[in-house]
Amino acid sequence: MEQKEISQAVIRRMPRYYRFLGELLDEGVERISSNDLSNRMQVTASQIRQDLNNFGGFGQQGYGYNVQFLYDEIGKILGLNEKHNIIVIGAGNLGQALANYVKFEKLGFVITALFDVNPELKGKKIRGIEIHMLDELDEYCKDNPVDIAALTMPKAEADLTAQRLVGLGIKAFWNFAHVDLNISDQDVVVENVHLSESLMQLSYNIVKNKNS
Amino acid sequence: MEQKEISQAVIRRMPRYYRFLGELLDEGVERISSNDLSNRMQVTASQIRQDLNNFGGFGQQGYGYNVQFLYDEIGKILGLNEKHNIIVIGAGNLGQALANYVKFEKLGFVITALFDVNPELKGKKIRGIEIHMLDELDEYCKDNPVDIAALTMPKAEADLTAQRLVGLGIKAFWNFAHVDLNISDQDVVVENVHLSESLMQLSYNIVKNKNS
DNA sequence: TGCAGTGTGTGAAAAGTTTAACACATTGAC
DNA sequence: GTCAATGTGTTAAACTTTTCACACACTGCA
Repeated sequence: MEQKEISQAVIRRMPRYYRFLGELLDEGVERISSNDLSNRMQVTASQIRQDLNNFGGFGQQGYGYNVQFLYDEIGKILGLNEKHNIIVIGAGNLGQALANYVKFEKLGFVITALFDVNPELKGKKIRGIEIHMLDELDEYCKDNPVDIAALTMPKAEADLTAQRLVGLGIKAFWNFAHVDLNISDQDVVVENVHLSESLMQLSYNIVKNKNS
Repeated sequence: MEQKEISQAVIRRMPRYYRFLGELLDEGVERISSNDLSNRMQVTASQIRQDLNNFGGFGQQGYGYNVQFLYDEIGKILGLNEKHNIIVIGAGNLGQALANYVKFEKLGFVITALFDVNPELKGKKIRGIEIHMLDELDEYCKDNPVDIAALTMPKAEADLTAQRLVGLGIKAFWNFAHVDLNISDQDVVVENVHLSESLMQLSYNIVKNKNS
């Protein structure tokens, strides 16, 4: 089914193209050349053309790229034409913050339920999204479609819970816990958001910046 | 002052080494070879040795690496031997979630204040950390040391506020707003955490995984 | 319709990153 | 003290990613 493997380096840049094209649309810009876009985005025009060509020729010589068309195509590439149901495991501050973030819905990501072990949270609702107890997880997953599990619980439980979710048929994980999930051998995709690691990187660059 | 530029690819991996070495310490392991570590971390032993050698020879032939020593050295490299004061601009869900996250303090990152424009939040405290009004920002920065500003406000205001913070002498930004900050020309470091882009990457990999 | 100008797609060069290979310093068993 | 085993630091090769350069398709004005 797959043509040729596209590197994650390219994929990491696609959402940014999507964002800039969205802004261009808002500004009413109808067409743009790789060169003009490269000035806005502070990357080389060459890279833009090379990246886009991984997916096919979206532009036209002598014209450039049609903003709306390219925006839609990148949306499709990123799977934003489909709705994704997300459940959040761990209804602490971060979990609730994710549930409150309306922006995700515009991209097709809908948070449908939160889960926690804390009985005080039982039945509470965040922006209309109910917090369930963790022991209701199996039943919920059988009765409702779930595309992504966001893991915002303490790291001690993250790995075991992920195993359990794999057993329930969930194939995509958005992992905020500060551990590596040992499920990569399975037919599963994982995207890590490690905030402490991000902070440490910043910290390194602060020290470097000072000494240079 | 600087010896030779170390690539960000290497820096991105250092926090992960730090995490695994911390776990080894907890387990009471005193020494480890690049080979054993590579098995744990699922990277090549060669990469580990190459990465560490960017900063000097921390190991010993025939012995391996002393876990405590290496842990401390990487900590220093990442600047974790110094305390970093963080202010959070935007006391919404995400800002409050950051303020509640105790783990950062163990790494030397201390959130000292939150700022918002919403008058209802004025004077409220999160885990003892006060929420100030945004117009008190200038005064606060003059009276208190601030190393890092975390931007968790809506993207419309993020760029202007960042400019303002640069004017107040802040040189490091942890940016959660979904925009590029136009301050990179200045003597400033920025670390972006773009949650929607992370989700889109996951979404791409979901679609790819399905079709393969 | 013709023709200068624009700007993509692409093949090849340059730069950067990862993996392999190995000389030899150090360990630890006898 | 000797010597096989271990395992780093390092040089070189393989691979990946980015940038360059340009043929030529298409635009749009005259």
